[in-house]
Amino acid sequence: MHTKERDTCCPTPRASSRRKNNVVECESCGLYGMCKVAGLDAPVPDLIDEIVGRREPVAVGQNVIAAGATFGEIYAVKSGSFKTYVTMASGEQQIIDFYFPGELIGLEGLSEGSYPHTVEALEASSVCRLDFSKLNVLGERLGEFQKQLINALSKRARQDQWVPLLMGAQNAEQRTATFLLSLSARFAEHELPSVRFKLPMSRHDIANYLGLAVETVSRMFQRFQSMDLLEVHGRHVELRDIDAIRVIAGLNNINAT
Amino acid sequence: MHTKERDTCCPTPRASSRRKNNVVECESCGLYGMCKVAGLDAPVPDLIDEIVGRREPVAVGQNVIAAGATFGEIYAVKSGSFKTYVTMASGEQQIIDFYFPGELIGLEGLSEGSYPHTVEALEASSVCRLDFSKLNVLGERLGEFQKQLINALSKRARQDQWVPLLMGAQNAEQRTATFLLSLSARFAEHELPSVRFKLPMSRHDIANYLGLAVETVSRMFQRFQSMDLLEVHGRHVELRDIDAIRVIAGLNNINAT
DNA sequence: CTACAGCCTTGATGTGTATCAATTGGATCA
DNA sequence: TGATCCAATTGATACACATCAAGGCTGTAG
Repeated sequence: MHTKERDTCCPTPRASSRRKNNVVECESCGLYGMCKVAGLDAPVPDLIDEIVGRREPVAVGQNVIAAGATFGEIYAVKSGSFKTYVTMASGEQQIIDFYFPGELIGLEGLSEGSYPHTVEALEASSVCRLDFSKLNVLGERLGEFQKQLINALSKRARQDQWVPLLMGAQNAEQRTATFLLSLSARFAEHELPSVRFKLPMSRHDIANYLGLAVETVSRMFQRFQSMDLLEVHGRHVELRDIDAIRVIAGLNNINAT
Repeated sequence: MHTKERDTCCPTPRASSRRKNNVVECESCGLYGMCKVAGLDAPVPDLIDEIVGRREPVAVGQNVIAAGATFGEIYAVKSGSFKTYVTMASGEQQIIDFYFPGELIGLEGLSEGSYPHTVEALEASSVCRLDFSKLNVLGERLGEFQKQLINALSKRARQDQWVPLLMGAQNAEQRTATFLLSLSARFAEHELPSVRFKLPMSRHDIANYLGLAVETVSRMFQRFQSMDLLEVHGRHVELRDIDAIRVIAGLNNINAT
């Protein structure tokens, strides 16, 4: 199964310069196909260097992407690792995901034109950078259909960012609040009623999705109602104080889709 | 903000035939761009009907997609709603996500060639279907670069499916097990050591990501070690019994990425 | 309109995990 | 090599939520 594992573990060899193991070869990199297409397979044509930065080093704690920055590049992790996070209203950071060699960072920024979260190196790492603005991919070089497909995929990737926020919610109250907000936001995105709507799923389904007990979901709804944040009649719901719900969810400042 | 909300709530009008509200117009549909490109904007050319099924009705509880089925189509929710789930080793279903009008279903199947989870209607709904096999999108009509980009995006969408599994995990033990497995799987995907590796992130980061306390993460690692499933020395980890860990995680039969 | 059935709510108790507190261990740097 | 500091472990207590149990409501079908 794991025949030729290079292992950096345990007695670290004391080489003079820090030796980085666990580097993905180009063949195993998420950017490989694109690099190859761009003609970057073998001896490097100079013009390619304008588009793909190769193996740029990143120091521990350094940010490759800052949340909110304008989209322009995607990165492939060559070695090392990264975490991505958003900063909550409380100032705490909520980790969204981790990234490892061969994986791509930054795709979430494609649809909206800005990166939704910050990307920080967990250790001394290196990345390859693919410059979208210079490639002008979404412009002339991409057919309309493909453009739409890519947009749809990118949007989905961003939409999924709600889920880690749900995970990060420590208590049932926060989770339920976040759930309601995510529903509302998704409805609004397609111009459906987003303040007063009918929950299509059962309490059982909600509980399953949120990792809570059915009874707890019910109690949270009741609690919100008693706080005048919400009006619930069975599956009919009206958000009466969205801002307050956002505060409870802890994402007052977060611009999650 | 929400100017022209049509509302289906509360005193439901007793029309003879069930009136379905909350139908997205084509303009607001996730498939819109693609339909438009395909020439489906106005009066429908017959040949288009081969590719796009329009407003096909789906009954409550009916499956639009079965987990594991061969990828061939994507669907846009026209009205109604859906849930997606995987069936766990225990036979219980773990809900991955919900889908609402205007959103696209099935994109996750693009990269691997099969759908990772089952899609079931929560109510009487309707969908538009876009037939990929007939469009042959990934074949001749798509440039190599775009193909790679779409693949990367689709892969990412699928990778995110780990997260709901983490959410669904009721207790800290399951979450930690699932976390370790997801790391291992992601390493393996790029031919990095996946049995014995170094955790690049702190316990603090792991706890934040899993929605647990640092101490709990530590205790879980210790517990696994005492069960001989794991060997931990600080950030160095070796999975000694992956199958057993899968059992604990509850996804013995799941083929998550 | 009435009756049934499943869904949802409400209450009481136990357990898993957060929290608080203190110690140990490991990595970094002089 | 040794000192320092932060990370990780380990233990004790409190609380939030799961679980068990029962009753009320809503929607559906006859």
